[in-house]
Amino acid sequence: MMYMVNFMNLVYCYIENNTSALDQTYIYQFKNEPVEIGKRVLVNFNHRECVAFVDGIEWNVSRAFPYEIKPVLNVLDEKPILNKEMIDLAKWISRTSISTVISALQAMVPPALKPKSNDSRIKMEKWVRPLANHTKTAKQRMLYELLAEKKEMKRSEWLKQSLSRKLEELGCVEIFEKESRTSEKIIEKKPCSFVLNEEQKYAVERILHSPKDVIALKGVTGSGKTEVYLHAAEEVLKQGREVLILVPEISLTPMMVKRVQERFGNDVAIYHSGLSAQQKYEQYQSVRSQDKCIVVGTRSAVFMPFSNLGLIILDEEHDLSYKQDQNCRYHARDVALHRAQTHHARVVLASATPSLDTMARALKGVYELVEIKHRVNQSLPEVKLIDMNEVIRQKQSYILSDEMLQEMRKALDRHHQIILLLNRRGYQPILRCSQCGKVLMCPHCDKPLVLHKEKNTLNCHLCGTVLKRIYACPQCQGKLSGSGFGTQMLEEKVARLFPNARLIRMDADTTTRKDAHEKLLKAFEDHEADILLGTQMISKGLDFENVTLVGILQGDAMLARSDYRSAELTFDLLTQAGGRSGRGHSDGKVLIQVYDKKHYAIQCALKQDYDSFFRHEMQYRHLAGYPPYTYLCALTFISKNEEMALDEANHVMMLLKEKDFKVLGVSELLKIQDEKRYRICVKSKSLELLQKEIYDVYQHHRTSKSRVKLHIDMNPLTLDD
DNA sequence: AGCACGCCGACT
DNA sequence: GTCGGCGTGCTC
Repeated sequence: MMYMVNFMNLVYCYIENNTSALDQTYIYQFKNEPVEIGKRVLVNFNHRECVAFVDGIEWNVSRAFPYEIKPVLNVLDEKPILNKEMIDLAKWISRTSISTVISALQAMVPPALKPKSNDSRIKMEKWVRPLANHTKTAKQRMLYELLAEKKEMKRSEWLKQSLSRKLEELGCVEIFEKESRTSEKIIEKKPCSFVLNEEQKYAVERILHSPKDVIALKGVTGSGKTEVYLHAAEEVLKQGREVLILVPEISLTPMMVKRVQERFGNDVAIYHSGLSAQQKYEQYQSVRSQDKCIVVGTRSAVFMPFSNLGLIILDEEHDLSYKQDQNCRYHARDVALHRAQTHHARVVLASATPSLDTMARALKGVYELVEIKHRVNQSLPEVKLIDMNEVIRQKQSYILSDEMLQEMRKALDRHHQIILLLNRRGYQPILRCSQCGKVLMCPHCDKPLVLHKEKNTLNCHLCGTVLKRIYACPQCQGKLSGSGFGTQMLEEKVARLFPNARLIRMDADTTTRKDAHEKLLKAFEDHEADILLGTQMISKGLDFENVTLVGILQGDAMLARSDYRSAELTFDLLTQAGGRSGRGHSDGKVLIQVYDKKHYAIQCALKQDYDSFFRHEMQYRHLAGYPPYTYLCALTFISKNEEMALDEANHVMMLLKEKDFKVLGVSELLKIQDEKRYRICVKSKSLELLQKEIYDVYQHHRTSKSRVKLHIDMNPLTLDD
């Protein structure tokens, strides 16, 4: 059966349904509707109404199709919401990170414009403007002229004038709707009073004038990198170009926001996950309308609608949160580099502990390497290891060693503050039956249940299952005994040992509410607590004047993971945390409790010696054939049917081996939510080749009828999940 | 992903 | 006889 189209316009669009099977354009027809590329349209798709994104238009077509061409029902946007640069960027992301085009588009658009969130529609407010002068009295005319002079007024303001209602009745004014904008307070710009030292001056000069477009800025914590950013930004803004500053997690760096706002006042837009949909939308529009020319934001801010971007700065460039780990797995660093190319903008990749990829490229000469070696005001804190094997031999506590306790007591006596870092939440991570020796597991996953004492529950940290606490082994009724400890037990222990110290615990369980993050940090900053204890989330970007002791418990726990990056992650964590101590006046101290004190990641962190760690780690990566010497791609096959998942993994592995790729696997992963998972990992020297071939695998899989789910992670940051 | 269509069991 | 279970297939 053929279907004829006569003298109609065709639109090619992506359906807003993030499924790989639907990752293609679908054709609809329209006549006079104002359809444009970059707008969204409403269409009938498979018996229901769907929002679709317009990617292409063909005018005045007469042709036969093997299927019916349905009409466009409605055009949803007055103006295109994405321009050509952004649409091309979405396709580039889809190709290079192997995700659906629609998921890339969704990642770029502020949430208020996404179809699912119809609850968070854009707020409108009423305005008035002059229409015709039908005034009858002098007082009425005066009011009309006032409005004519202002051109338009918010209706709420207008109605405060006497006679305004009368003028509306007389048909003198027109009431219309406008997108509402929260009025912001005026922030005074402070002229720069900060004098840069020689190292900082050199860094600014290279950022602005290096023949290379990308600068790897390696500066120890506390070396005044922010001041370098601000100076470089100022120059770029003077040229009439825009600046983007990306930070790992804004709620953890209020300092950065504060300093940029102090310098650039109301030219600054802020964009992070803590904003409401409406706030995000307003910030987005203010950049599009070129009201704001400098943006400070987290990962998704890399998609702000700039028109003439001159400089992108990635602060803490090595941070894992720059890579999205769901849906569309893009890396903000890659997107930043790509956008910089289209805008002919410069990029600064800044960190105290650059990622091996960035450092390797800098040393190869692809990027220019600029180093800041000196802390501005203070010296580095004293870092000391505590050997827990020795501690246990001496029958001290396996949670907090005597030396740690002593230092804590000293700091508290001097009214200084303490940060304790333990990267494990809950009370006890493992419960074992004292009779049969079995570990209590999640019923849906291959993962031990974690005891949470606060609500007396057993939680699975993989799938989120929460069960009521039990005390006896479900198989043999033997008594359950716990081992190990998490933040909850640490909190209990510290509270018992230091009954007068005020405590704040920060982990995923105490920060579920919105703004809980900021509130807890603010409280600690205001010295409402003496000790801050928590997981990873307290290790980054914190800047507390009064903290003189940082204690890291189980500092080498990460090394036990079977991941090729575990040494790098351990080194980063310990080095970054070390930089948190002694930022103010007093000398800082960092104590790290470890079992494996000889490991190079720990030894190098102890000496704050990045270069030596880099050489060591690069050697290992070279021998094992891991990044940055190769590119990786992880393919995970997921199904409740074990056999089907394994078969498919084996099949794809054979295909890729025939194409001369090195393929690791098939490795069996933990079960999550009753679904079995198998993984293969592909290595290649050429990123382009890898992307192309994996994209083919993806295209083949998505058009096949396979029931097995396939997750593809290009350049995975970790292989152990 | 959803939604329709289709082919089987256990109900008024 | 029909209501509804979820396996399979398709979506311009």
